[in-house]
Amino acid sequence: MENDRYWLVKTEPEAFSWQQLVKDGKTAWDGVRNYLARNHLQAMQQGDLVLVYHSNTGKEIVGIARVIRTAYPDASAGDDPRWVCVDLAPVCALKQPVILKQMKEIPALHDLMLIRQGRLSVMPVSELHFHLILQLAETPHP
DNA sequence: GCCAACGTTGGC
DNA sequence: GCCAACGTTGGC
Repeated sequence: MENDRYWLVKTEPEAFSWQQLVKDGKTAWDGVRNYLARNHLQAMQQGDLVLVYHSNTGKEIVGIARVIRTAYPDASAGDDPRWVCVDLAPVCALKQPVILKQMKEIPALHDLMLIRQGRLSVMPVSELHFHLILQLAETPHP
């Protein structure tokens, strides 16, 4: 997985939104309590680009962030050494949010992990998928 | 509010 | 080590 440069993270905007990330300038992406998602956090490298997805409310990818600090112990996990977080900073908002429904309608995105494994909160995104999503973000919704 | 998908837990 | 029960996530 050393060639993964692109990721997607989910957040419930009621808990922590893209707008909050922009306001704060950076954030510790903590609170992940799933081993697979944790492994993905650990694989992130400085400078990797991260799509930010709003679950529940919106169900859309709203912006791009960048990894500014690689995995370190998640303070929100107390003394539990299993969990880590990374620091993310906003890069830019998508011109048009890319909604889940739209992505589901595109066959080339059917093996995107967001579609295939709905509950995973941190996942790799292939370069192809990443660029496809950026293209969709340039295209106004019908 | 419902439920499918998935992860975790605990009894055996 | 298996699997039923339970909890959580997240789309609908």
